[in-house]
Amino acid sequence: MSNSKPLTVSVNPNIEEVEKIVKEALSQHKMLLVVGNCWVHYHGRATSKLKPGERVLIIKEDGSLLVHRSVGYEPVNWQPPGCIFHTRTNNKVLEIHAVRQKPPEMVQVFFDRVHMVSALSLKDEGEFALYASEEDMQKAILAEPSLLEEGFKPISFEKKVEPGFVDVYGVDTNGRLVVVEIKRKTAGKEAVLQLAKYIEAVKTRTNREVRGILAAPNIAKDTQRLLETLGLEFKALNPKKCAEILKRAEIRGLEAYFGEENS
Amino acid sequence: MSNSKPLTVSVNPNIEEVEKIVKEALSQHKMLLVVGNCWVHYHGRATSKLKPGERVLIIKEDGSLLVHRSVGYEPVNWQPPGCIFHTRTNNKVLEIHAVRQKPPEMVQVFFDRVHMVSALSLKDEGEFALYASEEDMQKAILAEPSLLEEGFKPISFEKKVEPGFVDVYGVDTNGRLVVVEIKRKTAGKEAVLQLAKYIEAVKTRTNREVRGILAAPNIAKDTQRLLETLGLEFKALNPKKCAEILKRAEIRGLEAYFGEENS
DNA sequence: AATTAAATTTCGCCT
DNA sequence: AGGCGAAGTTTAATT
Repeated sequence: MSNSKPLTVSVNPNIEEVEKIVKEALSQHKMLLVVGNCWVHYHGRATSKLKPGERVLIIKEDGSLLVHRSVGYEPVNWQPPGCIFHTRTNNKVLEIHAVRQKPPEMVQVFFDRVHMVSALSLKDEGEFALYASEEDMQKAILAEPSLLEEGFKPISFEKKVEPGFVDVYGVDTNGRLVVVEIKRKTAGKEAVLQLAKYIEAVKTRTNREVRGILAAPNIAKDTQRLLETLGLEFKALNPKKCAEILKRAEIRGLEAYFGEENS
Repeated sequence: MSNSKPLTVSVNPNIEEVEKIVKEALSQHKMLLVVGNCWVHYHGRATSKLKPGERVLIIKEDGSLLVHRSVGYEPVNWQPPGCIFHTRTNNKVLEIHAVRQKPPEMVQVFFDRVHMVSALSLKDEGEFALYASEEDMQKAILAEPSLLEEGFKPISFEKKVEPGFVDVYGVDTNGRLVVVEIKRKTAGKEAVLQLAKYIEAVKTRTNREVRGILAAPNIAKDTQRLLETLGLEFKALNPKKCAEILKRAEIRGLEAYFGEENS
């Protein structure tokens, strides 16, 4: 469905106009910005009162609410996603109530003067990637194999093995084959099973002993058990450290060996 | 100091216009709202990339920066207060760089389309108070009597005494009767006089020595003198700490003792 | 300035 | 759904 205008703005509206825009935005789950003079009450896990002043109110499509002052990283008052909203005008004061069930808590915002109100339909499918990507972690190991373990020598990466591609493939200090599976986040059992699958494939293919190492920032407790049961190993690999290594490596001209990076 | 317009708004501005407004707002340390299509890079304690999409950028007077998506309590990218900003337009793309020194980190926001930009001068002196209610403070003392003093044993609360109700009533480590008056905010002389009134009532009723303790976050200087003159005592009691105590106590099932019926 | 502890923490993942 | 641990945590208090 095609959204209407991506943005409506009203400057110095009267309270009735604000109420209309707010109600419409909430009913359509649009994002909402309100700038004006307000006071705020909160009751729930704690209790707070914020006396009148000019702030920015943000209500998001997922039912979260933020009241931001002119300073500070954190909102002075807020409500996490999943709120139910009620609005009404009482004695020329616009009240916006945001109620959450679990835990039971409520934020009440009162506006007696609004400088600007805006309803937004933001199109945002852009991916957010934190730290280094999995690809970057792979590159980091190739650039600095000791990240995995002392004496490790990578042979290839993204090597095709029957069911798919092995992240990194190499030999350890004793000459044994090593298959490495990399995860950017906490490794779950699917990562372990994937690694085991590759191990089996390489074993049957080479008829040699093969070590399997799961490299990730951390691993779940029960996943750890599964890993040990299958005779595999875990190596903690900090994506942040990988990013640093990679940056240094790039400076030293690693690009010449492993190709360009898109920007 | 310039107390110019509290708010300037431009809808669907071209990039040059945005750059002008942004630069002026930053130089005057005004708050800034930018709604538009952007992508974001972060380098510092970690590294991140946010691919293009429509978001809300907020830059505050203290040099903090927030990039908010249409969902989620937390900003997808941010920079804490104290940043230094640089802006420029490059190939029809507006770049806003926010740099912090300790720790060294940088956020780069790139806009290729802006729906709305607004510079704000928010007047906000309103006090923010986070606290427990007087009733909660009372419950906290009952749950954790050592909050008042070591060895204190509460006997009852909201006990009816001639002129009204005593907040908390108990005995100290020496077996002396103690009457407690609780105030949520700075105690004034009316609190002291109220306490003295109850003390007299209990004294005449029991014909015993009675201590009076005024529990509040703090007490005014001259009220302190009055208190001492009347032979009463003051105990600093932080409402926030009470709220914490109470929350822990509730978790441990205190409600079974004090929640429904009196004991 | 550095360290510690709290937060209406939020958020994600696992049981 | 509840519990545990991490976070680019931030923020306030303390040494």
